[in-house]
Amino acid sequence: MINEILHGDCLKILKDVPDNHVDLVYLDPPFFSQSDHALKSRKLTEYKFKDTWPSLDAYIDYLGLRLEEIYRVMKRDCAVFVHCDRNASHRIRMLLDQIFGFDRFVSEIIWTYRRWSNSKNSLLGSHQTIFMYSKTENYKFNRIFQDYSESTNLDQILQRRERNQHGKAVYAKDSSGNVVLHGPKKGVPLSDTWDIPYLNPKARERCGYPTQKPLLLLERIVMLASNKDDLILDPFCGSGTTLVAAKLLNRNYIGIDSYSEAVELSRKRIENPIRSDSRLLRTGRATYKNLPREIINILHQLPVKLVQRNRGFDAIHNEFINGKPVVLRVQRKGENLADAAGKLQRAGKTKDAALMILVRTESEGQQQSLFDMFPEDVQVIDSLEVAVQSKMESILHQLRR
Amino acid sequence: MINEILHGDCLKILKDVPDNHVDLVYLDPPFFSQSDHALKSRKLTEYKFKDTWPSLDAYIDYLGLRLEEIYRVMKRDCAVFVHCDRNASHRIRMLLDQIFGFDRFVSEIIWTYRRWSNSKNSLLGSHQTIFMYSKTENYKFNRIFQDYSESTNLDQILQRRERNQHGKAVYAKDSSGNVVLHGPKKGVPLSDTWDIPYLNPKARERCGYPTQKPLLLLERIVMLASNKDDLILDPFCGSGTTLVAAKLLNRNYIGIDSYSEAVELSRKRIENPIRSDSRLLRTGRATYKNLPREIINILHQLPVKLVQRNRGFDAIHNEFINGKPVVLRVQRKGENLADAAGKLQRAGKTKDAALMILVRTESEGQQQSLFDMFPEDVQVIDSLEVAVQSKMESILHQLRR
DNA sequence: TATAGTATTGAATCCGAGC
DNA sequence: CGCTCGGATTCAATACTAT
Repeated sequence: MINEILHGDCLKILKDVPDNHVDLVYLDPPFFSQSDHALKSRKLTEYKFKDTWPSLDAYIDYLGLRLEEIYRVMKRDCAVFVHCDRNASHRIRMLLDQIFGFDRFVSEIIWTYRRWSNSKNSLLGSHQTIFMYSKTENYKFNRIFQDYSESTNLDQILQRRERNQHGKAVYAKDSSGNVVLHGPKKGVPLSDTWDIPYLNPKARERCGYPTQKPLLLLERIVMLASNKDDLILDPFCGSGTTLVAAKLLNRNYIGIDSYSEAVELSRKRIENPIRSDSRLLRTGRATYKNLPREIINILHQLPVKLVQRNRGFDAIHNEFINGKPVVLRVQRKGENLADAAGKLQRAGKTKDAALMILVRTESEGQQQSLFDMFPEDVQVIDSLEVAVQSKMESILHQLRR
Repeated sequence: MINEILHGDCLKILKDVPDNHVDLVYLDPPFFSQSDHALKSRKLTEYKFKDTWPSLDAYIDYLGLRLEEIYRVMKRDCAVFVHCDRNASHRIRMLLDQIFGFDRFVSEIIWTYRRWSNSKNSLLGSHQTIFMYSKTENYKFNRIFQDYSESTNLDQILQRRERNQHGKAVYAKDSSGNVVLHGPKKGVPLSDTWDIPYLNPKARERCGYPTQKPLLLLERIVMLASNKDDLILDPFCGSGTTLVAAKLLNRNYIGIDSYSEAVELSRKRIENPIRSDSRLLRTGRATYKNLPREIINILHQLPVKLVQRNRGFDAIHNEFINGKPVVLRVQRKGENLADAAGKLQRAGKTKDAALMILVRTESEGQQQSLFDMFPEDVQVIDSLEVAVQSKMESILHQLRR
């Protein structure tokens, strides 16, 4: 039994799998959300599954039986990743403590993401939990490194450290007093909180299955705890993301699901795996911040919301005038004031702005006449720096006389 | 019993607190780390506490007894925040389910941070969990908003949506085909994962207590679930961060700790609370924007050196005029402009300043006449915010006519 | 081809109607 | 008064389109 996707209850199907057989298990069972899930879309097939239970205990019993079977088929160096959310994570971890042992707990992974909503009486839930347990003390684990934090002083990291005669850690110096460098650095070990974007409604990766997980999440798990040609089991495979990750990373897989539509879908996806090429994933969140630091600093003075994705204006004031927005733009370094005003005005018009404010950051001397050419709804305000500069110049001017 | 820090086991001390008495509880009990904590430092006092237990069950029993007492003293609209880490979070939540009820669960808050380490065979643990439970269905909750994601099309968010004849959501247009806007936006509701920097070893906020929590974390909790003059209880107060947060935000507090050193330390911190002004905290995700905008932020706009210890002016410009300094002062909140000018002038005279600049931060309407009374070497410049405000007002004025 | 700007969509949540 | 159900609202992040 290898590279197959099977239809049925995993409890039953796993009985046919021998002991100590698989190298990695990931499971994403129903979360005890006490509601049924369906994705309404205009696609031909509509996928759904039930997640309603007589009681929490019934749910835990259901899951416990299957986890025992999973434990049995795991090899000695196999790890399991159990995906859950806040509804029942504590109960699931109790189960894992029972079946695997308290000391076989390895990590509690937090998957965080941003999403839409309008919660009122509580915080906006935006994480899910993945428990990693191992069958024995020795389990497969490939170290993955991530980038240093932006606030890290990288050139210090590159210096080797040693202890001086008082046992204090100091930067190593060679005989001539120069700092000694380490070799190249790999980055920092992967954290247990993973900020991975939620699969958004427009993603091409989306296949119509309600609780589909991002491929990147599964790829990370597969890389972390398995090697090439290993056998990966997903007993609640749903849309088959785990299997796609396994295939793309040259692992073998067994997928099981009790919904025949899910099995069909997984088989289709395995044939033609789509990896979404999202800009957010490719370049990271930071590249969306296209406003230069100085401009952000100026705008942070004001009660405004920054707008990163519009070329014409940089911010919208928190207060509206008669239901119409007040938009602002900060003059760029080297940018002509009239150009800036023109861009601002064009963009502001499309939003029907009540007022457009251009913050002048460069003193241009005699160019006051240009102001006459400005559309009257664009108002120019000097930045503090320009205002101070002009005061200083006028004092100098007086002194020269 | 109010605004006190008491020494002893909270189980015993809480017996003296009446039923339904406190408005908010935060507790940060030992985490069941099975090790003793001390912070080795060159400070005079070395703080330590034990976190070793005969068994997990013994730990849970210990905590359970105290949580029951806490439940009793909570008002009906009170919420509790229980801080724990991966060692025992699931068992603690089981306790909370028992004592408060499964349905009184409100949020699982994940505090993430970055830290140093070289984890070998697992992910680098970099989060802790805070469970929020309420005593009844109706509990205090103040909505806090955070910035939109960088990848959001903010100017699109401002547009109103409606359904067309096919039931499809589309952007609303008025009769002339222009988009219709919503009112101003506040941002998105605060997420349940909080990225708050760990108190780094060099932070001035650090007081030597091993598991000290960042003030920002506690301030957020206090703001979220209590109001002015409320009574906040921390039965494991440790270094007293909760109490400091309570005091800074004008709440009352009761702190309890079974280590007399901790009680002493808390009392000292309450007398002289230090808020760390780390750059990361200041420029980090903008929940801070609601706080009064600091004078430092304004001055950071300018090529000046800050002067921390002079009553009359706040900064000296990097450029001098004819060998004489240019000094600056920013008007304080609620400070009369003429007073500010007077102080600035007196201080500026002693330095033989070439120019004194007063940055006005409050629009005072008709008080322009006062300018005449100013010494002529004091020049008033409007802060950006004041300038923008006055433009907006003049537009409103025109509209009213 | 690259990018700025517009069109779309879905799951969580709240809220009000109906019973 | 408690329940369910449907509708409205929310925003993150894509696809698409025009330049």
